[in-house]
Amino acid sequence: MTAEIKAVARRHLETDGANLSLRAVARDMGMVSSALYRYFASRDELLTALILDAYNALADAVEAADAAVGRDDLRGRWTASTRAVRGWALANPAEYALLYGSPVPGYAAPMDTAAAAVRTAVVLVRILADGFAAGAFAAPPALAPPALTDAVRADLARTRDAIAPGLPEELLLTGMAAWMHMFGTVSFELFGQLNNVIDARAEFFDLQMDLAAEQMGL
Amino acid sequence: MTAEIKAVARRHLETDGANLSLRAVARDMGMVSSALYRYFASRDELLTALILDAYNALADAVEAADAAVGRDDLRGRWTASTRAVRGWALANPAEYALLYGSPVPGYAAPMDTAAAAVRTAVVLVRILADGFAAGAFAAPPALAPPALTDAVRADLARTRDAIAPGLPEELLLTGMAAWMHMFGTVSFELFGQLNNVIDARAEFFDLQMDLAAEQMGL
DNA sequence: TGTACATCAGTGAACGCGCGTTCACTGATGTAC
DNA sequence: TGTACATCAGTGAACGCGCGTTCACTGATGTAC
Repeated sequence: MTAEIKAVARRHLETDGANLSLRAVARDMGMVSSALYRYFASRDELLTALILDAYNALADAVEAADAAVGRDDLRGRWTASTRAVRGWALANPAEYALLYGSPVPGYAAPMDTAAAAVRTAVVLVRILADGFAAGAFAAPPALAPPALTDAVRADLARTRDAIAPGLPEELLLTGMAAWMHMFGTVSFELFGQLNNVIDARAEFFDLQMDLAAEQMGL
Repeated sequence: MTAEIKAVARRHLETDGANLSLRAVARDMGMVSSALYRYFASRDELLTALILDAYNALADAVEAADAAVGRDDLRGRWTASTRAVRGWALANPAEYALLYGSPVPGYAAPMDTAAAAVRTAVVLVRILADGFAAGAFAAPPALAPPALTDAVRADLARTRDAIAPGLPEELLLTGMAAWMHMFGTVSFELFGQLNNVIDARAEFFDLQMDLAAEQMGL
């Protein structure tokens, strides 16, 4: 039942964006709006559930794409993972916007979404960690990473210790560069910044992700 | 008068995001809501004016930052320009979200915003073009750019011919990589993706932009 | 200098619609004896 | 097997609020003669 409500709500996200209306959802289900309160305590709680589901759906897609490639093929894993992110985003633009677009006014994301959000990032970090463990980065990377400041090093070390013990901070910095480059590219495409600029979207994305991979030394 | 309305509307954007309310704006101005129709034909028209202003304000900031650096100091110009983007975005988060965040549901951006949007991009392209004209990229760039497909090359050529005749498509591709890397980084910071991950935001941003500059060969 | 008129910024009421949330309730289903 | 009761999904009305837009209007200001 709650699953059906969420499914209908997801459809509404497509057209209404984050101004999701409980009454509209209830109407679509042939119910009276107050009936939804048996399943969700408030509109915000429904939104939170949708966000959590979306993070997990994205992570599922990315993990599956990564798992389908041989462990040693680091570049292949990166390509497959990033394509999975873009593919999921194109298939679920409203949910993508909910996760990576403008914050919803008046809505404060609860802490539990962070855990789901990190799953996707872990896929990339694991690629880097696997490569590092196998000595793939023994040769100096294509780009000399800039000198880290203490504060940034501390930030990165905190993340590193949580999800990829042993990984050098420099590698994490370039990993985040690739990461934000990717989300920047997907957001540009979805949010209309490539309109009238780039038409060959899929090929363009792949080229951008090749550049990102080079930069990481994958 | 329209300037005052827009100023009040901008304040409302901060709290309401894109669900800007004409009535609320009128209330804040001590007017009745219908009075606004003397100045704007509709809510959408007001939104469009705000978006146009925002694109131009951002472009003003970035152009000024770029102009304050010696023409030959390509890296310095890039650093200054990107810092200007981040600075403006932090100072005007709601307007930034309007431009580079999720599309406003039910609102279709008219064509005239594109011209204002391109001004900021031109600053970067000009840096690349100046460097290219001065032979700064005579040496092979740090990264070998991936082989372009015909479709992407055509897309890039179209843009190149419009704003930077003579620039090789490969350079434009890496330029766009840096561009999207930058907006990805700013959006991550503003939209909450760096919360509990990176605290040293300014330093982190500079490091990311250094990486982006390396990748372009600046 | 004084009157007649036009302009136009802003008013106030109304239309028709939306929303989230609460609350007492109906009525079917399942459980216990 | 049959009755009494509890559970609980869903109802319907209401509260109090919001919104964009239209329209006939008031009343001050400026202009022309």
